[in-house]
Amino acid sequence: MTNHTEEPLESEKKALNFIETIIEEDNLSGKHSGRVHTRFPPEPNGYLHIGHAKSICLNFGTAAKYGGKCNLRFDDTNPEKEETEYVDSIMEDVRWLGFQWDKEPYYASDYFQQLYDWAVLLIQKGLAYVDDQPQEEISRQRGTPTRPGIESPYRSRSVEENLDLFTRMKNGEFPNGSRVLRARIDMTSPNMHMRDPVMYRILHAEHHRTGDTWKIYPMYDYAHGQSDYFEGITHSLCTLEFEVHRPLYDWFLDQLIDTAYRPRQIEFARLNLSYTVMSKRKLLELVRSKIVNGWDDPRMPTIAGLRRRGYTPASIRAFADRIGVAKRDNVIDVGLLEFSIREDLNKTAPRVMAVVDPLKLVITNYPEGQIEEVELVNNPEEPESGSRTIPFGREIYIEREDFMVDPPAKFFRLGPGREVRLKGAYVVRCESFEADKNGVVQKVLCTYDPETKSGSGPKQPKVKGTLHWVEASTAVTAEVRLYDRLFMDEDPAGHKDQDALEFLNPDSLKVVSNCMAEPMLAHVQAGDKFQFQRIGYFCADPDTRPGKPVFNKTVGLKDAWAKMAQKDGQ
RNA sequence: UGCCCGAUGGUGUAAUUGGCAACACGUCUGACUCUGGAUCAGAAGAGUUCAGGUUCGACCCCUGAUCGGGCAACCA
Repeated sequence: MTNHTEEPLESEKKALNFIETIIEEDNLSGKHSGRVHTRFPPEPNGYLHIGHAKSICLNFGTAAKYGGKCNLRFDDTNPEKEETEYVDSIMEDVRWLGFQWDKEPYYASDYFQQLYDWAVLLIQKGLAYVDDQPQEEISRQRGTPTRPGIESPYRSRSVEENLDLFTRMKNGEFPNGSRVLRARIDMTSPNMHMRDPVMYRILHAEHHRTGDTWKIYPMYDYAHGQSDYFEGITHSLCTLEFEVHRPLYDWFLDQLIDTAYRPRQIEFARLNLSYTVMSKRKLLELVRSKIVNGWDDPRMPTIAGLRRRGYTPASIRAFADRIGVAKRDNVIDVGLLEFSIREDLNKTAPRVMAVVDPLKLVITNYPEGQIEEVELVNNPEEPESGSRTIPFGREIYIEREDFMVDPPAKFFRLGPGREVRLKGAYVVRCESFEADKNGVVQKVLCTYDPETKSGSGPKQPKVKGTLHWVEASTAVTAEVRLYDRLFMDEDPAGHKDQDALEFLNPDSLKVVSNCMAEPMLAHVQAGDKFQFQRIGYFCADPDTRPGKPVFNKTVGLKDAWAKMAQKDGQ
């Protein structure tokens, strides 16, 4: 089913979520003879986001856990909004997350004929009728949540007339919006969805798969449950807003089938992430208005965006696992997502030397023109990853924020008279510095002690700080794109009078073009992930060209000093 | 002024057919460290929205209230 079943030990110990509880009860009662078959049913009208990832992990993961299957089904009943581009991106994203659907992808549009035949059946049973009224009138007659609706004057048409009209609707004899087919249920139902819901509307539109063969298209409510039925779905998992649709989901099935097998709709709470918007509409708006650079902008909560940002499938699966599933509304701290990717990359990402904001440091007593190779471990978390050498010399770059002219006592880095270790190399002492007329430091002058060479040196003094650095003459210039949250408000879409866009973070993207990196980074491939020592995790962007690497900051390392400094500042 | 759903530390999720609340993230200590990362050790933090009821015993069952969310596309 999927390549990523949990460790048996762990999954056995873990408490069941409410869906698993239902499944186990079903298995006990023999309801589906132990069969578990789920489906992930996206509408191909946009890119998948982290909220969908939750649903994907839930549907595929649950099926896998019980040795079942999971279908990928495109819910493509609205030709006006759906496009092949989205179908392709959705398949790519699901695969990338590490899941494999049963057989070929399914499409609700594959069932158009059967759905049509069943609609005819409903008409014959007197359970559906053609309504000639305009949309506004139908809407008015529907009533309100607190007021019952009234019946359409067309509600009691003869079966023959309904059949004739419906056939002609199908044949394209009527213009868009002129008629609909409605289920004949109960206009006084306290559940709005049961007040003679629309089953079919006339749409003279080009469908991405069926072209122009259909002039009428089924509505979600009429298509979904039956699609589940056709595919043998046992547990149809969807989000909470469909809870009130469930009676309708069951009603259609009740009228149409009499088998013992019946799919069951189960609702769970969708994912909300702090400092993030999750609706497709809002995301589309960000793309269209060019606030971000496309669906895969690394600031987007889309799967494509997270991928480009440097997130791994495993980290997203771990995240989905950690947040759990329940029915209550929830807001997950984005910090948890960040924790998940740090956890993964800490174990797997090679450590490299790169200076994001370079400040020149000259070792005045180091021989001019001399370059030596120093050895560095590739990943201390993974000893088998070995080590490499990088050049060291008289002139190097250090991080600008690692030097202070007048540092406080707790600043364990460089300042006049202070000593610090250059990771993998020597201990240096700051003798002086040069600044321009504005007081901006241009150069730090140090002396080094040749006896303190990392590992081999006879003197290994304890120093409070260790800095990362890059040798100047061999450094590779890299572009680095630093990302911060797109929104400054915890719940940007949660304000009644203000649009989410009012909370945009003006500094969500900072491009730094003169970063200095160790030589090997000239040859990275898009998607390569690294830990820039002491800074954070970075991922080579597709914009990378030979010798001209471009990196996206995936997430920063935890920074105890920054936290301390921030606290003192407050 | 209707119907449906929900309510457990800061956040999220548990507590398996009622036995005085667990785990993860976060927070705070301390140890270790040639990444102020990681790791390790420890701590604080909820008495389960409220009020009744059933029971020897209630997060769990019942009643009522409060609060929060959803529902009036020819969207999904």
